[in-house]
Amino acid sequence: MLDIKLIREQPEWVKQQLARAGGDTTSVDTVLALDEQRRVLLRDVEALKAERNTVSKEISKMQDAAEREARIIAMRSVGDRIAAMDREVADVEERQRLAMLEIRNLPYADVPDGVDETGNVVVAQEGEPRDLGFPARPHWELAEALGIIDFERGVKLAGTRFYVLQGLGAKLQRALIQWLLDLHVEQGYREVYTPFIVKEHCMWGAGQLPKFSDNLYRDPDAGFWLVPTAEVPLTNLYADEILEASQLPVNLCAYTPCFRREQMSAGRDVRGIKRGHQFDKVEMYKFVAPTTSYTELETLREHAEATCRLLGIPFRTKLLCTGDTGFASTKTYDLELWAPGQQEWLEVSSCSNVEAFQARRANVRYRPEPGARPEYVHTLNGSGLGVPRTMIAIMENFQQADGSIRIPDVLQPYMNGHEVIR
RNA sequence: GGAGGGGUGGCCGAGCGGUUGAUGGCAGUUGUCUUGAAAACAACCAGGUGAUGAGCCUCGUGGGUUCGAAUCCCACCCCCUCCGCCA
Repeated sequence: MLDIKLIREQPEWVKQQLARAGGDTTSVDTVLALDEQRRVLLRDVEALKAERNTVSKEISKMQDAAEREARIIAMRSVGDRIAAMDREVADVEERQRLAMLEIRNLPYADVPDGVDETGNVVVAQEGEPRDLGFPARPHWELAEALGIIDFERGVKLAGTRFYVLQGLGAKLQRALIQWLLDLHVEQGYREVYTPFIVKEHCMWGAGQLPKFSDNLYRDPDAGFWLVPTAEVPLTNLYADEILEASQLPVNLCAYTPCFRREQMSAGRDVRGIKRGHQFDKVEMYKFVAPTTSYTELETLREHAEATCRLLGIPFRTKLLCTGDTGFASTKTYDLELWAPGQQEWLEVSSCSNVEAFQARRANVRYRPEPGARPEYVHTLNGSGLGVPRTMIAIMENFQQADGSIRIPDVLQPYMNGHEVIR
């Protein structure tokens, strides 16, 4: 959610920034109109309430019964008018709130203009796609031949976009998760284990609702929602709390499964494990003081890049253009690992600064100085990393001519002595 | 699932229709005293809106009763205890 004061004071600039990101600007006018309406109503109803408060106090002190009775009768209609106007205010406020929730975040000044992913800019690359010396095979062929992924039985259990990992395939995934968490702890993050199911308000707080309802799994009877990313529980961890400045930055990392309906991507990426309804991810998350959030974004990006570097897989980093930057984000870097089997760069991490966009929704604040007014924190999130796609990159980059897969050095300590899957 | 108890400011905890947005304690900030610290004493110390003012709003949430609600009524949410069932 944007700052209503910013919209009030610089509506044209806000619209201009939204337009840069291809966002809808009509909501801004809706918000402004409702805001004006609300302020007029408030002025009137507050004057009435002030009168009621004053007179009520007078009544409590009156000795003369007749005079008192007369005053009470005179005040009767005031209460009704206040109640009616309060309902009107609540209605306007609710409509304003809903309009606010529809407005995406504004792109940061140095984000390049662009309409879609073709406008993204590669800002770093380490390693070159290498020649394996034999024709690279896609991971689904390798994994099936090695018996580490069972696609057919996954489909039998849960339908398309599900698979079963087994043997060293399952172990490799577990090793990867554990290594990622250990690495992030070393990088200064506190490991947390959260619920994978949350209440609806968490989805609003993290910005999944109202816009992305179609992509979420839920239990309507219980009011539960399955998390599409650890970002959701992590954002809400300090909801409605005021942190001390000395606590910041709060750096968290968490492993969670992620559940996504992928209705919008029907027919895309159906082969292999690139896009499932359930996938694992290790996420990094930061609560920081506003003035530091852009340097923290660079730190976050470095931490994510370190995972790729240590795995020994070629990767590149893209700065997303305005049109490809997500709804909640002001600035996003995507990290891509090279996958020789499919001859493509695979997005395995997205590192974003969302400034106060989520903090405002989830009401996460901090106190800049002892005794000072609380302010919203800035939050950042970055995958470190998405597990299945990293698995793809490992399988395809470390495949050998005989179809076996070498285990990356950093993961070997987590593989009980296994150096190769054959 | 059954029975009962409870949700008040950073924490604990009083108040149960009228100068109570809220007694008191702890924690915190500042000052006095002290070479310094501790102790003692004094002042300040919830959030939102708004201009760091006035006013208005907030005692789990939403309705209702009333001139007036933290206090009474209704619904919902959450927490705790005991019993049952289960990992």
